Amino acid sequence: MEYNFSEIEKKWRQFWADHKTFKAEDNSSKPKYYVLDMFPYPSGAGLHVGHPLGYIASDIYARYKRLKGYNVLHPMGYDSFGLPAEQYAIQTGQHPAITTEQNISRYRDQLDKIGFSFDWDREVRTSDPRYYKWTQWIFKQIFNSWYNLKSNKAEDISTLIAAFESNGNTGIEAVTEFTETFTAGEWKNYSEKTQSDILMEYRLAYLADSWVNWCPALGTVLANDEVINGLSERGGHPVEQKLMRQWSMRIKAYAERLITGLDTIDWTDAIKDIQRNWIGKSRGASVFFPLWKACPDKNSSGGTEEEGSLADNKKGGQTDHTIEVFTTRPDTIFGVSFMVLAPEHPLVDEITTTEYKDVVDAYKTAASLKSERDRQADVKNITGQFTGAYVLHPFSGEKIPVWIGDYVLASYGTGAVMAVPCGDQRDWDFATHFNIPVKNIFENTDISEGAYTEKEGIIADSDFLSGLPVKKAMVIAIAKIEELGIGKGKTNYRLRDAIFSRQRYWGEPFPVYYKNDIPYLVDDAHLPVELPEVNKYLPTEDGEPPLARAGKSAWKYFEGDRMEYNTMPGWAGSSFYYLRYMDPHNDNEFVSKDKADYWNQVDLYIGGSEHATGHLLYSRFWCKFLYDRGYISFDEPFKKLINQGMILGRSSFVYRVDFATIDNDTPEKTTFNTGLIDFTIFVSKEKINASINNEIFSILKKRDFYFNGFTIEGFSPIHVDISLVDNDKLDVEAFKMWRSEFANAEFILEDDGSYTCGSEVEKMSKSKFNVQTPDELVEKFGADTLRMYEMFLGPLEQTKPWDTKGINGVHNFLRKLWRLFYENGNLIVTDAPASKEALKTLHKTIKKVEDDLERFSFNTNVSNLMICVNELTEQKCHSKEILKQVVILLAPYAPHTAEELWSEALGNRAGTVSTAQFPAFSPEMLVEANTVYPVSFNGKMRFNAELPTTFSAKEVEEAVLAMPETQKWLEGKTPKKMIVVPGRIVNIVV
RNA sequence: GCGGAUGUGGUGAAAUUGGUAGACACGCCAGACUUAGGAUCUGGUGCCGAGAGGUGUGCGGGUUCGAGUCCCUCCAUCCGCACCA
Repeated sequence: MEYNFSEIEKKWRQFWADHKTFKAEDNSSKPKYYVLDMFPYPSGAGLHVGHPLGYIASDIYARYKRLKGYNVLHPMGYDSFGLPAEQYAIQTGQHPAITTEQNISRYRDQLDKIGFSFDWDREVRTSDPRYYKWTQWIFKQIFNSWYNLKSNKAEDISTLIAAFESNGNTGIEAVTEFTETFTAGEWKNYSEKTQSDILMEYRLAYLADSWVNWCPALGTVLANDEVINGLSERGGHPVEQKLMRQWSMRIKAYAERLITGLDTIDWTDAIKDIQRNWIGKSRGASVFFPLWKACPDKNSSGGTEEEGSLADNKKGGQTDHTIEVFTTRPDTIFGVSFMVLAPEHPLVDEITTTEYKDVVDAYKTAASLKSERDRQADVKNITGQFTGAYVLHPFSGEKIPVWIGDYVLASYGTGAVMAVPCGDQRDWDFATHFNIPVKNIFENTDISEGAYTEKEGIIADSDFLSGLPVKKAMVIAIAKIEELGIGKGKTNYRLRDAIFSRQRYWGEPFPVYYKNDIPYLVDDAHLPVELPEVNKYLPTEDGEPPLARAGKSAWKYFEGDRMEYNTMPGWAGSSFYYLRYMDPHNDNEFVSKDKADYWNQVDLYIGGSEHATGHLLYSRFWCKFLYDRGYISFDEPFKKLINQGMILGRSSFVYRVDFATIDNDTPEKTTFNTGLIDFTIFVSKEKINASINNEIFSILKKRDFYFNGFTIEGFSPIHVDISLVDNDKLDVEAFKMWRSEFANAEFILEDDGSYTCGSEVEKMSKSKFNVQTPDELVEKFGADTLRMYEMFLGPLEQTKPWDTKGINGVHNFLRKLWRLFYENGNLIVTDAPASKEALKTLHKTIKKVEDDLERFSFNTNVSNLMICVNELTEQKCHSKEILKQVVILLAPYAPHTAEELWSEALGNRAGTVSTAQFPAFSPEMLVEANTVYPVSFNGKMRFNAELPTTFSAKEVEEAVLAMPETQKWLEGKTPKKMIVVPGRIVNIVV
């Protein structure tokens, strides 16, 4: 029998499907193991070779665990709500559900061809109403919860309402921005609307006016993790800040637990650090600075009034007439020489004096017109404006000028900073730029060229802090601040609440309706609230989201004055899918408690690191919430996480000749390509630096184009589809046909008549025409070769460029393996007992394969199998006893080939190798009579000495010293010292 | 600026606790075989050197009998965050 991989693979895929070989049992006496991949968004481009990398690794591990006797849950599904299907719908009118369905079936075809051992009976799709019913249901639970700081967990909102009814909100410690107090009596007398508004301040899913990242091009808000350098992650459109009424998730309530939880899970430090950084915990103090003037508006006499003393000002009231700042350096409080507020700070208008009103307004307007990107790009430009107002230093009583400046962010801390130019570079720059006097409070430091930003040294000139080291001064400053009641120690987080609404069509509708402007939840009995049909997928003319186009009758369920028009963000459905896989067909619960307890945490999760601050953080948040509310019994979803590296593509370029007109009046050049010359000229890469002007001129002449008033401007690289390029040589005719505008292009070729393309390693993308799909490789070499090759490429976590150069090596390995079983099509497996050598090879391999799998070293395992087959080939081993075990070792990597050999060559007709038992390693098989010792002199290895394994260190020493080679290397000298590590090495110091 | 990762032949890479650097593969060179196949087999292949030998894991230093591995300084590349007070 020949190694006919395409028939073998087809046959076994069918077998697995027919026999449901990989079905996971919810009840089993076996230990459980849950291996999960990040489910894909089914894009129109299909899978490229980068997608399966992680899937292959997890599949190998899942198959290995089955062989090791585990009950393995290894599911797959689709994150099928998302922007591209909606954009396509806007352009073509085709319903996103149809596009999505088509893309999913393409993905499924591609996935199937690679031979994954998924339990497809558990497939989920986030856009399926039977799935998003539970997304909506979880939203309801979050809406109906508040965060109790006393129990440090989320609790049902009814416990809060009960407390309000008996005691008002005094004594409540909750995560909220709400600062007013009310009594039980007041609560009961509030209108339903007021009660609803107050509860909204406590709910973990809430509606609020918040500054959001608004992307006009996409017509929707974006979460912080969807904005990169001020541009949208998808499409790269500009993003601006806008105040909008939006649904948010109070993820800040979990900030601390999201940090501490990281210590309980096995993720790389890189990802943990990204999350810690994103949450951005900083310790410090909030301090209240009293305003110098009570209220300038009420006192038009401006600066003529007497300066109040600190004590007098304090009497004026801490709430109305103070500005709160957050600082991580309370030890530097005596170095404060001015204060800066964010331009959007709510007190700015109130404190600005009449004299400065116009300039402050002008500054505010200028700041508000800047996009997020401009503001970030403008970092080096120092801008700011004095407001005319002063605060008083809470300790010294000194007058401190109040400025506004856009280096202070409204959304971080209190939106106000106490500026300490001697200890903070930004404050120093600001002070220097505006000539504000700088006070130095650090002993023996020079701040003439910049701030002293080290968190060490001795504080000077600072009243009760003078002479103290920085770290001690921090503690004492906070204590004193708290003692005087002018502030308190505080922990601040950079993490912001997550905006949860999107102005899109293709997402989960909210289970929410409005009546008299009060939001109400749709009853569980009416879930899911299904997406209504709309005539267009665009926002309405007055800027409402697309769902506002749906009339009352378009909704299968409608209540109140209107339904919620927003839909949920992409991360909603992906935040609990790992739980749904445990119980995917349950109509009564999102997952039954029994099944959630049984399958428990995901033991191994594999996916890209690009989800570090999005999906992985949100999933942890929801998991902790569901844990708090008692639906599951673990509060971290993913026990071990591996981030597979990205596979980059190799793009190819052709080089277009660009021309320019020369305008005699102005020296500027204008590039044109097709305007005056209706054909394009491409230059082969190797010719770019040669003198080719004559060649170009003769082409122009040939085409009857007379060249005057133009010059050759340069050469632009243009991406060309990699399927038209072989080994950097362009198929010129295919290229002309590829894009019609190049049909009559001209080419300047190499001397040998070929066209050489340039190349670059970049991310794979449709627009770069460098996408390598797995399909053609499966076709050419088979899925087993592809699987092994992707693993052989290098460590899983590493980013690596795709290159098919080595794929033959892996393919040849499988053929070589085949030849251990068949010679010229005849079965040559024997029942003869295995040789000692063969047993040694086998057991060496068992140990290595197992060890390497346990540490997820998939690449080295391919070599282990290669070495095994090389050795067995050399030994001419065709023993069934050995080969049977080898096939099991191979099965996770090359499952189709393994199945075929198992059933046909080894005669296990009825069974499948997928449920075989992983071979046991016997150390005694590796015991040798002799050990080879490398002998080194001064650490340099000189020769090998074969000595009996049973020799003690002393015996080894004596035997080595007696060897002629030793005498040669000693050159007559006496060894100073001899190190013998039994079984390993001998080193002689001369 | 802060945080993280990486740096080894012509190429992808290996070396798990400090113990023969370059396993395994690609490529290349030489040869064999042949019903010319992306076949198979044999030998070689870090660099310098005819050889003995020397030298070699980004640079420089240190610890050690012994360092790719541990420590210090620096350099380069990639990733994440960034007027975060």
